Amino acid sequence: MRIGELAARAGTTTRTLRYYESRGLLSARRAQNGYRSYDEGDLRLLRQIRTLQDFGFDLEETRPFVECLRAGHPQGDTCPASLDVYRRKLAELDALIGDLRAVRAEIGVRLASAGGEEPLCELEGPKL
Amino acid sequence: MRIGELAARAGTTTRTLRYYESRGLLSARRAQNGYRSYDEGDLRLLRQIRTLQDFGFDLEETRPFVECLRAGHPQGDTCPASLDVYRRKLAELDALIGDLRAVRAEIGVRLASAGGEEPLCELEGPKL
DNA sequence: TGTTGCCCTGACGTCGGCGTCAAGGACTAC
DNA sequence: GTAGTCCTTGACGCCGACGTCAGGGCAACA
Repeated sequence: MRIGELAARAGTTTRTLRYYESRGLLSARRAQNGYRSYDEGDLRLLRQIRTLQDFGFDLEETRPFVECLRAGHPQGDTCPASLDVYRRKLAELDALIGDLRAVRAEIGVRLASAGGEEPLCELEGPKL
Repeated sequence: MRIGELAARAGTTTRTLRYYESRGLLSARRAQNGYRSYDEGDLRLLRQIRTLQDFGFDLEETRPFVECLRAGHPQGDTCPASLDVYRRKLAELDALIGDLRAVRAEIGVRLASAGGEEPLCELEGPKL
């Protein structure tokens, strides 16, 4: 399949695929006319990348998963390097969520003491 | 006081102060030699901005607080526009935290089913 | 008088993940 | 043959909040 079809099937753009290729994440064979040519395996790689991106992984963090798939594993997350990324991400997320909850609490306090008319559990915005 | 002292007292840089000025958030009188001149009120404005930035507010979101202080209010968050920003931020944070918790849960599941040796409550990284 | 240390403006660089445009080649349908 | 759609590479644009550099002025002290 050509780049346009692959992009469409993965719900992304040709620009994105060329960008991934420039980053060394996705490679392509070439047809005689110079067009990139992909197969179902490439689609699986691409879907792995996109899923992780949707989770908030940056591109570099997806690399171990891609290499794991390229190495022939049926899942990208069965290799040790991928599991390490998962674990680091969990720690990152826990820290981030903790920070955000602290900020949320602080803003709640400030809102209550400054505007003080809405209870803290009122999260749907002002009643207006 | 001059820009270097103000920056030091607020724990930031002169570049940052000039940037805020370019965005219309912080104004400065000028001495005869052209140097920017600030007073304690400017320090309070700047600290208000920095506190909100630390909370994750973007610069535009700090504007109502700054204008509230400029209008003579002792606190930047007592004006209606500031309270609106607080409320929007709470909603944003709740949504974001919810998303992050969902991602965290999903990664936890994937880690458990792929590498399955660490219990879900193990958040301190691999035992090695 | 020279040296240091602050200040000035203007402008380009940074980061990530692409969007968008330009100029052209390839292929299909009619 | 020509219109239309796909593909190619290369390169600049974007966002936010500044960092960093260039080239120069002002002030104080030895």
